[in-house]
Amino acid sequence: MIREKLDKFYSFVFEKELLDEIEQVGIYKKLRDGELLVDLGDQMKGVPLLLEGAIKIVREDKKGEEILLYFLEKGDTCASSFASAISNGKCGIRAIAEKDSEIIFLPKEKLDEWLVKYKSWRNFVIDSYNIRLNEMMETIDTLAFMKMDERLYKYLTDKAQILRETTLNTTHQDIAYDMHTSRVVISRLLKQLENEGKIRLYRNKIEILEF
Amino acid sequence: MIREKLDKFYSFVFEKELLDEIEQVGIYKKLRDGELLVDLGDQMKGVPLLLEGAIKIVREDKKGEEILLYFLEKGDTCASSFASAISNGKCGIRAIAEKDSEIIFLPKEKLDEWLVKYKSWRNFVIDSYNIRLNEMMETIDTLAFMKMDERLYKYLTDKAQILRETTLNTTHQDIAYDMHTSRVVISRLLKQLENEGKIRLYRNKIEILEF
DNA sequence: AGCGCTTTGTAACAAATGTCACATAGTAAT
DNA sequence: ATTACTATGTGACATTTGTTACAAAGCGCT
Repeated sequence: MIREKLDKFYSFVFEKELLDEIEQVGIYKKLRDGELLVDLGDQMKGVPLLLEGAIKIVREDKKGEEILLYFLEKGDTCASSFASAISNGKCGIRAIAEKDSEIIFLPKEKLDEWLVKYKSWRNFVIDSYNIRLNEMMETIDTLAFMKMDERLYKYLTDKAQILRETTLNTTHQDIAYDMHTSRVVISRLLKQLENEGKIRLYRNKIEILEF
Repeated sequence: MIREKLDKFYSFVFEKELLDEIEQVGIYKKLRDGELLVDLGDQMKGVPLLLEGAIKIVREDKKGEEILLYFLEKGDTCASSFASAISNGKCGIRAIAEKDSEIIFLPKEKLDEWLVKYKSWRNFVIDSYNIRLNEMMETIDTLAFMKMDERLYKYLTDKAQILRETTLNTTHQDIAYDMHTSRVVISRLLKQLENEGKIRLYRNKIEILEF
């Protein structure tokens, strides 16, 4: 069962021997929608491989203000926790399940060992870091170059793609938290997007009409 | 001479054997202030280790708009080019010397080989990625949570620290490019900082009075 | 000193975003 | 149906940031 999912997403990524090892030492865990996987300042004892679902990665500053960094999908891992695990440092982010998800938790003792043993693991780790760096750059582009209305539309379509749904169950306030702005601003711009025919608004629900 | 500098910054980081190898295959290069080291879309044939000086890493979008990501100092390497080198992908950033600098260029063929052979190399690579991820998160914090005046002051003090100078030789226009805003805005806020007694303004020069 | 060029200062205005206050609508529970 | 609560809509206004236009200052050159 676990092996099936492991094979499904990782058999083209990892050697058979590595998959065997992962099956042996990995700890399978189910996450429910909204569940907290990693919190700010946590000291990771390993890294999570995402088998199923979606995870939201959020940054928070001292004052408790939040901003969404990016989403993880199946096949992804959290590079930031890799860092934290291997160097015994603290994790600078918060990870929250965006829907019911399944992960395999890999204990940190193996992480370095596998770097030596498996070329596929080396590639995976490097790739993960690269994907994350690029994701961060995209976030920076978004913040630096785009106006709120564009950012909002990108947020909606990105989220819909990650969740594989054209209708998002969310409130204006939640979006405002993710984008680090106020509810009123979001309501205003959503209404604008609705008038442009790109979305349709309901209570607790936003339908995306145009991608 | 090269070996001296290599030893100076890296002898506590790398094993002697690795230092020997780096000395053998590494290509030493001097960069002059303002020289372009990596451009957008470059396909890296290796990674640079910074021996001396400071390098500015900049992001550019399609429209040619720029924003500063962070600075590299001696002892740093460019994680983004590591990515690009090992995966044969393109580099999403631009790297420009902020002052006269010296680097050693490591050919990409060795990068993976060393991951297997040297634990210190593995640590270095992982650390570099982590430092860079954290740097990016700080940039995101800055963009998401800070107002222009705070960002500007942070920019000035950060740059002064990197260059180890309390007086920056720069124009308002250059700052505006780095921060992706207009010259008028920068002039306005600089004047404000001067009135608050934090800096003093001259032509082509800004003295920082308070850190 | 006079000229040409770059840099800086500033006023006036425009646009984007944030804030406050309050009305209205939807939903669940009784 | 009434009540209580949450979510959304919207006007009015404040603040921040961006834009335009132009003046003034600094500096090198002759």
